Amino acid sequence: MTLSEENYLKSIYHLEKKYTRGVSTNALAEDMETKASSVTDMIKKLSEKELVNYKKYQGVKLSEKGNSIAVQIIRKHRLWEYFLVEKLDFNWDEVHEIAEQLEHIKSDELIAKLDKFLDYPKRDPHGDPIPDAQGNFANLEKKILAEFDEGEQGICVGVKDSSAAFLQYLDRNKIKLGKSISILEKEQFDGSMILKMNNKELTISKVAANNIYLKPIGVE
Amino acid sequence: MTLSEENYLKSIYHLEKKYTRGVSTNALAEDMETKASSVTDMIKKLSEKELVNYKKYQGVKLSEKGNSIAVQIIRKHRLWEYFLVEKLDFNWDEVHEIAEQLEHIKSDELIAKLDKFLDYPKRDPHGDPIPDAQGNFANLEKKILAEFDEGEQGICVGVKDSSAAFLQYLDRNKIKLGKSISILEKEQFDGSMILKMNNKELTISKVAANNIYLKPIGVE
DNA sequence: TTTTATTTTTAGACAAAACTAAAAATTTGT
DNA sequence: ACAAATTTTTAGTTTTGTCTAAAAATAAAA
Repeated sequence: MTLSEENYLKSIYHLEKKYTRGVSTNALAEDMETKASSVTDMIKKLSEKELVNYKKYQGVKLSEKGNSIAVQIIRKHRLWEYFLVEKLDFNWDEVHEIAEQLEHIKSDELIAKLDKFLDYPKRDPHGDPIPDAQGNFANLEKKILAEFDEGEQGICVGVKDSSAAFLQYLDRNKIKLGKSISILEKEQFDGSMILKMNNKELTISKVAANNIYLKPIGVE
Repeated sequence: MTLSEENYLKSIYHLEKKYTRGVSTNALAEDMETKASSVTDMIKKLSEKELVNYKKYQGVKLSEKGNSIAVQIIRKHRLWEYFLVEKLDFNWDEVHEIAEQLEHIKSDELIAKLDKFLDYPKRDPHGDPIPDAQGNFANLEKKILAEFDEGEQGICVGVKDSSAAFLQYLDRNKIKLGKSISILEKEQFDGSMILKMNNKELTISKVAANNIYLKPIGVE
């Protein structure tokens, strides 16, 4: 597995969620920031290795084998992200680039021990699930804050928008992973919400509420 | 800096300690497990980038710039080794290969935060000094256990031989980094030593004593 | 000091992964 | 259905880091 092959598998994995059918050469080229012709070349290579199923002009799909490799790379990526945020004190939006590098380190033992050290986390800092060593995702319920009703409660498990601007907004309002939040009021007019967190009241806009994930309390 | 360039710089750095003069093409080829002709090619490239000083048939030396890059790679390598042993619970002899990969991760912020997380360690698990962010090595005294005299004391800071066999020997005898050891007796006949560690007595052979580093107590 | 042996460098090729330009297949619009 | 537009593939280069084989320089030996 070269670095480039791994990145293609990962990209195909993510694009498959979006496009249902086979992933098109162009979509892949855009995601990989490369040219369609380069994609065709690589797809042929992956196809020979039986990591993807490919017929000319029909797009690609991951094979069983390709899928499980992709999942393992995602596992590594998300474990490292968790490490960077929880142990090294990075902010949520600073970790992606570094995790893109760390995910390619080759050592099963390393990942097993890292997982243990982190106490087997189930979600990364953005709220996405971390597959286990066998590639199984825990089925983790999570809902956009804006979809909660008055009186409900949840724990902050991630964000949708991970731009620096949004992150800074969260920091200013002391919204962090793991924080327990209850919905006091929902304003019909503009969709803004009054929350209770740390025993204080806090008002947030609908735009913000649409970018925060909570895990409904009592679940998991 | 490509991965390959970084590895060459590191190799040159280490070989310079051994050979005083410029590092020969063949020595480098052997260390890098490649052919002399490949080495010549790479040396030219590094020379154009002014990372090494090179004259045909005269071997190479690191330039100022090349040296400081090499030192930073070594810093990363040793910090990661420390992390693997101290936090992830790897054994001393299992970490080198993984650290060889991790040392190439590119992010100054990452290394700064890792250093802080580890509480600014001064030595890696083999007792080698970890340069600081400016590339300075603390001057750390360390002596081979076999050279200590009766009545002296020290703290275990590393090993010379890091083979699995030796490591297992150390484990069986509960000799670990950071352990305080006093020399009770030195046998003239065969150089074996009777030590006190954890309030227990322990006899070790000269061969073993020649492969353990202690920091004399009261220093640093 | 020549000859021999060793080391180092050049020259020419190759594989991986990318690119450009152009051809082929597919899809869309009328 | 057929021409136009788009997507995908092919063909031919390029770059990086390696290789082999052979030439050139240096070092060692007789």
